[in-house]
Amino acid sequence: MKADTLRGHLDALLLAVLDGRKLHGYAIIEALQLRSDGALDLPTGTVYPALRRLERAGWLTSEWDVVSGRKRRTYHLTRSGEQALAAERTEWREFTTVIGGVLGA
Amino acid sequence: MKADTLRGHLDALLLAVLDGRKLHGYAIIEALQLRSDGALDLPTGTVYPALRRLERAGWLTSEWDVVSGRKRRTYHLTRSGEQALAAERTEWREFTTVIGGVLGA
DNA sequence: GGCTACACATAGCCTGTCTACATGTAGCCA
DNA sequence: TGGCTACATGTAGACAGGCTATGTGTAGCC
Repeated sequence: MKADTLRGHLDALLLAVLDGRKLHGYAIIEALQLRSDGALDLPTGTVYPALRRLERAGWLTSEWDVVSGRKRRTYHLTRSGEQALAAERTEWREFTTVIGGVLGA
Repeated sequence: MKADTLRGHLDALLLAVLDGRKLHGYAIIEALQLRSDGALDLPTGTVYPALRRLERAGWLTSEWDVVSGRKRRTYHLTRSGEQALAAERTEWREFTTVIGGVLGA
């Protein structure tokens, strides 16, 4: 998959993977790999800054915890993050309809 | 639709709209509007440079013609452009499967 | 003479993803 | 003990490609 195609959809992916559960950054990357059958292998330099951005936007909150001596920052959706996720899903449907419609049969 | 979502898919759109017919730049913009029910209103500053890029890549060729006093550069797909279009369509299907799969139900 | 539609084109900005690098712990194994 | 791998977070800077703004010019209508 070309690198740039992801653009504008990363936020949706991150919100979706956090829907209904808390995960820390590293686990988010693994969850995305799993859910996509290995197609999505996002570099940490993509994910960590994006999580910070989403937190600044108020869609995520995080707290530090320590598991077997290692520090983790665990993220979960805020109320407005859930709303943002719903909006992203709607946008995704519109987007695929429009582009798919043009690419056509 | 957010601006950035188009990224990485513009080439596919342009190739698709030229599939089986010749069009000049302005008509390409109109055709995309039409096929997308108005959702895609691409600025000329997006389309013209992209067409040049695709031509440099060997996927399009163009010739000038004059219609009622106005000059037009008319584009059509090359053989390798048709192959590129097929590849783009495959990639689109993979892309939507992956992202849609993660965004889930 | 001024307006709108048609038609092409470029310079420079913007922004989000990627590459590369930096830092540190835990646990295994030889 | 030293080296390796997996785990875990983070930043700086490069890069690309779509967008904004701007410029040029014709045709046709009123």
